[in-house]
Amino acid sequence: MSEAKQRILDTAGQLFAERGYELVGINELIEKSGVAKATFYQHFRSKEKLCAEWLRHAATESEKSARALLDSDLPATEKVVQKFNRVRDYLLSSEFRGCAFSNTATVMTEDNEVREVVRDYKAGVRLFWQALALELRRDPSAARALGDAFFLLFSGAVTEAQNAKAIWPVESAKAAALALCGEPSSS
Amino acid sequence: MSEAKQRILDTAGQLFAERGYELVGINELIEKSGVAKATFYQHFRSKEKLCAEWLRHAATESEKSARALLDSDLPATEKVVQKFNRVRDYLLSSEFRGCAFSNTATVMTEDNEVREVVRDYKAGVRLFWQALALELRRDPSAARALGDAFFLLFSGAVTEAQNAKAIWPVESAKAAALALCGEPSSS
Amino acid sequence: MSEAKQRILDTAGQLFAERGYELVGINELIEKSGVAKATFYQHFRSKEKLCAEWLRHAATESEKSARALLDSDLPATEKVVQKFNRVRDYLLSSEFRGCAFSNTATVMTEDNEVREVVRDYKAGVRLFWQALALELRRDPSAARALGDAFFLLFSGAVTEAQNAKAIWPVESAKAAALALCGEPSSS
Amino acid sequence: MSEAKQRILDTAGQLFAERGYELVGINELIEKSGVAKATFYQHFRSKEKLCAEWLRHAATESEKSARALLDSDLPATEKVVQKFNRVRDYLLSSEFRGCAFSNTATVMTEDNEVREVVRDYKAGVRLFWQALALELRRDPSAARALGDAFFLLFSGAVTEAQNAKAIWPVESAKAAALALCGEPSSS
DNA sequence: TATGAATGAGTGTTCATTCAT
DNA sequence: CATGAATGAACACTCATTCAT
Repeated sequence: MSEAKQRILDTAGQLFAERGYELVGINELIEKSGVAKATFYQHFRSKEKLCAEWLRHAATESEKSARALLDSDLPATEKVVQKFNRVRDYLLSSEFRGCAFSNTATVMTEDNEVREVVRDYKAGVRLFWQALALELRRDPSAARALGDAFFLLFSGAVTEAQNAKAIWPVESAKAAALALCGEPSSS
Repeated sequence: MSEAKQRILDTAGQLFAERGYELVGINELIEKSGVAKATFYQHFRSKEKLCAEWLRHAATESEKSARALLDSDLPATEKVVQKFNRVRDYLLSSEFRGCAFSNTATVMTEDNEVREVVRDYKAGVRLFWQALALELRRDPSAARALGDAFFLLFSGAVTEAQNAKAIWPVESAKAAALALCGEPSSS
Repeated sequence: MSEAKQRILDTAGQLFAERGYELVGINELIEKSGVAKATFYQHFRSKEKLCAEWLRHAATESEKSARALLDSDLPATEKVVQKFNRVRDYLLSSEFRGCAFSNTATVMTEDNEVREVVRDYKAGVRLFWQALALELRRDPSAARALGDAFFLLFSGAVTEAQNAKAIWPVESAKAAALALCGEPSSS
Repeated sequence: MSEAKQRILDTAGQLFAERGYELVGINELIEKSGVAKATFYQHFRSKEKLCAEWLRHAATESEKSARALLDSDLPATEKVVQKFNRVRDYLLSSEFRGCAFSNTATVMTEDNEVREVVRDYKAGVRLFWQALALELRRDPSAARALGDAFFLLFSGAVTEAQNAKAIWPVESAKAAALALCGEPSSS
């Protein structure tokens, strides 16, 4: 990868994450990257393709981190706690920008490459939570249900922390998730 | 309210809901409303103000509906079910467009009027769920926790239904919420 | 028609005629017209539509002039002479820019509005020559053939005067056309 | 000539003929030729030079074919017929793309190399028709006039077939040319 | 109250060409 | 002889907003 392309990707990652796909123009992007417009288009066929590439990279990083957490020998409930703590730290350090994947998908018309990336990423996150739930429930069906509850609490926490510009949704979701952990036979 | 202004608000509501704030231009808006450009700006000082007014109106409607559900004499768990069923029907009939409030806030820069409207709306929704939870838990603290769990499951369900273009998140969230209903003494 | 629109049309007519559709950009057009870019697009939905409008106007003018010549009480051969003389004068005064209709159609991809305008215009010119030929031949079939010969000599003259940047093709075509006039019974 | 250069010339010939000089970009050209951009500019100093070279080659080929027809021992009128039939076949098989030389000259600014090539080519075509006319007229002056009539009918036929996307202009021109063949004493 | 005309600043994208290797 | 990376200038077009009437 050429140095210019890397610079573009880095700048795009930062700007898209900060302000969202629509509010970042190509002009600002190339200026902050220090490249000419034509150079940009040599490396990315369109703004949308750049966005897809950025999200694919972010998804890969996120999945690596999730896998590492899953593979660690912490107790399952501790893994739950850590996952929520991580997103709490991210939100606090990013001014509650929310989920880059959901935010980006929202402004995409129709089914395009970006939406596909987002769908795949979200499917991966769901699988993470279900795998984690399997450490807490013997019954596969119960595990799936618990995993989805984790997943949706987590997603809701990020969305509402973004809306409220406050961290309480993450703490509430964590508490709810932990409450669910300890009740294997109640349903 | 003048007839023209009402027509603009109606059109805006429909278009914003369908495609999002950013993807709807003033030109299309006034053309579909059948008013002149200057007429539009006589009634709304900016596109953003129009958007805020639209969301304020939608929030009022939504709160009325929520209050009616709350005031009904259905059992609390049935109210939970109905709330989820309603959002399911909405998502199915809107091609999973998601939450208009969250979606709109996402594309707004900094703290502006629209974000404020969204925050207020979301605070109202949170209160709805907490009021509902109070019907299920004596302890105010437990009720708050349960209400937040409902709220975040609900929010996550809408977000992920939008991302997945599928209804399963709503059904999973409903199931999780119902499971939480029946465990008053577990925490 | 607003003054700005008229100015745009005038400028476009001049520039398109001088250098051709492709070699005239919107930026130059609006600058020379003294209007803002958005003003241009308020009046014309696209560069192509502007071009079509220009050609439609030019076609109307041309047809008026042709009809006047046809309706005059000159002898038919004199009408032929005049038609060729007119195009000679046009070519001499326009640096042999050639036929605006043919030139424009050449750079249009696919079937679009402009091509349609050109086709209609050319059909009108053909009809002019056939009507003129009817004054020289009793037999309708012979008149049609003679009219087409006039039409094609005329078209070829304009094309090759443009290529050669010289007037001889018009004179040669005129001579050939006149030769054809005087031989009603030879075929 | 290097293999790369030949490939570029071949591709350019095809693309320029199909869509015209302006609508073919260097990027597409080098991609379809399978060469790098810099390689292209090693062989051709500019897009315009490439175009000139292409047309020079095409002119040579065309002149060879014309000479062969002229040198054949067919009767002169038959040569006329064949020339028109050939252009008819070309137009039918090329979707009435018209005369590559005229078309290209039209989109060239000022007097440049390409226009010169086109002028030379057209002069050659004129000479062909005049040579052919000499087989039909003893008087050199009458032969020149007849040759020009052929030339202009031919040119007009190609232009108007392109405009009309129909073959009738060629057939009409052929008929007119044949009519002229048989009238040696009329002028 | 209502309007049609006009605007400056911006959008994303493509052009033919050059340079360092 | 060949290349991938880089470029400045231009492309057609759209944005939300304002003004004179």
